[in-house]
Amino acid sequence: MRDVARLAGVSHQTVSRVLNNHPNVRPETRERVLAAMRALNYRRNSAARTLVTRRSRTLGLIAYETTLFGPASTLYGLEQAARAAGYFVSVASVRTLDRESVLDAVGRLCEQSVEGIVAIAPQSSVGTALAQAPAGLAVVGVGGGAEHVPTVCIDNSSGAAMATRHLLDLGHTTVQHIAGPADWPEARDRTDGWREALHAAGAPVPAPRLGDWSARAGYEHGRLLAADPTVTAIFCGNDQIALGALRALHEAGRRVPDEVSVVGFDDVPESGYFLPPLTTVRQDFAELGRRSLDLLIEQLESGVRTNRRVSLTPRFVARTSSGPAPAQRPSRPVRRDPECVPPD
Amino acid sequence: MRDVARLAGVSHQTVSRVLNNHPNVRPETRERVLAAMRALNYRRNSAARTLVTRRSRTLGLIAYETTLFGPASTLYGLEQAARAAGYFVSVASVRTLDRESVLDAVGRLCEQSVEGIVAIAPQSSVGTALAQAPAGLAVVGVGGGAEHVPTVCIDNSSGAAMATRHLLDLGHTTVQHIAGPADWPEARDRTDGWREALHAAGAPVPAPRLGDWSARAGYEHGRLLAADPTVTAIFCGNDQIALGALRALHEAGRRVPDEVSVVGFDDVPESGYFLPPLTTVRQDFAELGRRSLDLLIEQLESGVRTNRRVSLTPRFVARTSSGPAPAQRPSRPVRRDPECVPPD
DNA sequence: TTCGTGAGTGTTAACGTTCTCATGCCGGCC
DNA sequence: GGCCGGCATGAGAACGTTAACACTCACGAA
Repeated sequence: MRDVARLAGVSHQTVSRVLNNHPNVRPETRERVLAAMRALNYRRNSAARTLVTRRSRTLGLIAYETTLFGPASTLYGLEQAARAAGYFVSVASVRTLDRESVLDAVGRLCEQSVEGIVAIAPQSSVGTALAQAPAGLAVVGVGGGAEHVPTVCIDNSSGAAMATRHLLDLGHTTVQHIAGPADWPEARDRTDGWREALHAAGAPVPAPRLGDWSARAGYEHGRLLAADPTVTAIFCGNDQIALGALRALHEAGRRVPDEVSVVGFDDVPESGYFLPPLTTVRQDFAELGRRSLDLLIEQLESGVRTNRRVSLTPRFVARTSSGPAPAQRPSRPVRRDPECVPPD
Repeated sequence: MRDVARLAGVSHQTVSRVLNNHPNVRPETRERVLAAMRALNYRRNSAARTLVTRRSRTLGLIAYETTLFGPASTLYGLEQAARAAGYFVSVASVRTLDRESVLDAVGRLCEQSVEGIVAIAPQSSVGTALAQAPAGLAVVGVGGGAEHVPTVCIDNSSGAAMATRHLLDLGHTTVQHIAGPADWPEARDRTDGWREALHAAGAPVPAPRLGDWSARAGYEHGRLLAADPTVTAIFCGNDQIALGALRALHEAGRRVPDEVSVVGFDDVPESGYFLPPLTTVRQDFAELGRRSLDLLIEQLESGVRTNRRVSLTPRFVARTSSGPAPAQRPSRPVRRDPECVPPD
């Protein structure tokens, strides 16, 4: 910067003013400074800037399971939004969500003097850990597990209810449920939504089947369900589970959707090409990332830690893995997603 | 830091020594300083540190398509490795890989004074853009597109050859190929491997079919291939394409693997649960991330820009979507992946 | 004229570290 | 007894930026 100032024949302060777009610089001077910067290939030193302004313009992301489509999309949405708002994003992955590793990640991010932290927080342990973050730090949780901090999440319960009602409307007397792991609030909320929809319709409520989020779990439970001839409809905690269930039903010789209907959750990009194309519930993960940034910036600018909870409504996507209950007419016609139905 | 020094009754310099584990501090003094740091909940200011040491301990990642399983896993592997080596990772996503947006991302990362950059670089434009990065900056590309910079990549060609040979060994007279987009070196390399394997076996080489990486592309091409009764084996550029192809074959009533064999590439976590479970080629994406860090650190420590090219050999995974050519015995028995074959 | 105002610029002092050099002390050696 | 060397510590100067304030004009109003 000193060199730039010298070359442009001004003081370093004027260079700084040009750098920060201060109005009180003569256009002619500004141009001279800019030329000098170009000539010297000058880049401002953000460390010095951070030191004196006490603003790093960096946000931290505590990332969990980012190899999955959902968290990966959230990360992407967050980064794009952060960039647009002039922030950088630094990532701290955690292998598990226990208090210790979350606090460790918070510590690492603090050491980088991030101004705020977004945590992908699908387990309740995260909320309590995050609540212990240093006082001055803005924090936002994404997902159901951030109980003591501002949060952005999908309304899992209503999404699950949509899926369940869809199946009931098709004439199924009840709906089985292969759920995600019990320590994930998202899984619990989906199970709740499913249960309430059954209740509301006066349908019997079978015991939900617990697993992890994997296709393997869907396959294992699917084999058991396939063996039960009374089962005609299955709501799966996510699309991977649904994929496993589809395979199990196929191997058991039970046709989907003629004999059994299957509905997933998430709408991963491939689900329109499952066999058959999967009826599911779409989450807008990227929007989740964008909204979490909004919430963070809101806190950053106001300086107070809000306790807002933003909830996004998912969208039901009907494809061909769900159909009328065997030997029964559907009570309502269903509009299918045109994109994944085979042409003509 | 001044407060810590005062509380411990030492100079700021001694605090700094404790912080950096200098040997020449009396254990008793060190303990007193540590106690003071705990009492004041002191965290060192990394901006000041960066300013004076000229080392940010931060690495930049230029991320492309990180919602896909591969890049997302690479990001994860890189972050874990970086943390272990004491580096932070800052992410700059790009929407497209043209020169301009890559250089923009490089600029953003430089502004943060990263010490090195890893770029997920599956298009050749990245290599040329990266070569223009400021001279002092260490750079590593991941994937086939980083031609003028040190690179870590999968040996796509040999992976494709494995898949093709597997099908030829099963007695298929030739193998069709649904390729990824032509401007991706990974797609080109896989096509090359496939072509060479056919050549080597003296098999006819059909025209490869170009698409993007999506299940939709696999479905569209799959419909055409399914209509051709002479087609008995298809090698797909990735697992999503294979998924689409499987659906098309199923809808056309062509049984897999009895009538047509299908092989994918990548081994995404779900591919073992496709219908039928997909024979594919596994890439170790996380290892890709780890290796790229190694290469970066190697440059950082030596101070010279190497031009090494690390190539990782993928692993062939046989499942049930591939089988002997119709009305023919396989020339070699195939060991299946036990995990995804139905028990008993 | 005289004063105030505001635009354009420069001067100086932070910010919180680490680095370099200086100091004092202790033990061992000639 | 004096000198040397190493250990433990401290003082002060960087690092590159921005904030606060001061200064000099030019201009218009009192």
